[in-house]
Amino acid sequence: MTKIGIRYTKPRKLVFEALEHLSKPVSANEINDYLKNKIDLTSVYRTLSLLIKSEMVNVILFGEGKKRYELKNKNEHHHHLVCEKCGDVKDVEMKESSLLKSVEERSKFVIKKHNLEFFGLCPDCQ
Amino acid sequence: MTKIGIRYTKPRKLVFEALEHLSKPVSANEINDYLKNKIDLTSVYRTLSLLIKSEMVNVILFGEGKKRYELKNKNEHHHHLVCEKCGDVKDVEMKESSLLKSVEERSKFVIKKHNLEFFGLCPDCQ
DNA sequence: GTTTTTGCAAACTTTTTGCATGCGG
DNA sequence: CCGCATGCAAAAAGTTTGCAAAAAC
Repeated sequence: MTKIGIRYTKPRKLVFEALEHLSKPVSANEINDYLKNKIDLTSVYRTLSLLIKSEMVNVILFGEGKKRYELKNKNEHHHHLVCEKCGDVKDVEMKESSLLKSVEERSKFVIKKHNLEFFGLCPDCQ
Repeated sequence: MTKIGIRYTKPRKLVFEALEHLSKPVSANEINDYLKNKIDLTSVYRTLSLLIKSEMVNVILFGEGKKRYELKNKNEHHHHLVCEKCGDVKDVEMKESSLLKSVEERSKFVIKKHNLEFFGLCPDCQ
C-alpha cells in the first residue's frame, strides 16, 4: 500500500511566490531572474505546467515568441493592455458575454476560451 | 550610381503562392511542407519578414509556441476561431470600434493593435 | 524506505545570423 | 557585371525530456 501525493517543495513554493510577487504575466526566465537562479529553469517549467494543470495559472501571449504566466486568482477573468514602449502591463476587464454569444451563434462553434490582448502606448509614453 | 530594388524571385513567388493557396494562418514549416522543401526554410522566414514589413502579411498566434502567417488582403480586419479538435480555422468578423474606444477611455492608453482569437469546437466535432 | 522531485545535460523546436555562392536585372 | 537573394551551417532562444542523485513524507 503506497500513498500518492503532490509534494509541497521548496522550488514549487518559490515559483508560486515569484508569480505572486511579480503580479503580472511573466516569462519562465523572468521568474528565474527574480529567484536569482536559486532553482533550475527546468523546475520552473515543471512547476508552471503543474500549476497550469491545476488551473491556478494562465498562459498569456504577447507575441514575443515566448509564453507568459500569471496567477489566476487576482482579478476575475481579464485581459491585458501592454505599453509597447515601456512594457508596462495593465489589466483590462470587460463584459464579453454578448460578444461571445454572438460569435457562437454566427459560427455554430462551442467556444471554450479566447485570447485578447491590447498593445499601445501608456499615458506616460505617448 | 546603382539601382536599388526588391527582386521578384522564385522563392518569394512560391511563399506568396503558398500563403494564397493555403488561405489560413500557417506556420513557416507548413509553408515548407506545402512547397515540398523546394526552397530553404531560411528563405521562407526571410520572405515572410519581407512581406510583414510590406504590410502584406499578418502574424497570428494560436499559442502553440510558434507564429502563424496569413495574407492580409482576404477579408478586411478579422479574427479567428480555431477548432481544438480538428484544427479547422474559421474567420470571425465583428465591430470592435466601441470596445476599443471604451478600453482607450478607461485606460488612457493609445491602442495600436490587438490580438483576439477564439478556441472551441466546430459543429462537426462537438 | 519508497516515491516524488530535483538538477544537470542533452535534445528539440522555432527563428535568426553569417557567409560564400548564385541569380536577376 | 554588381548587388541582392539564396542555401547551408551554425547559433540563439524557449521549452522539453531522460536519468541519476536528493528530498519529502
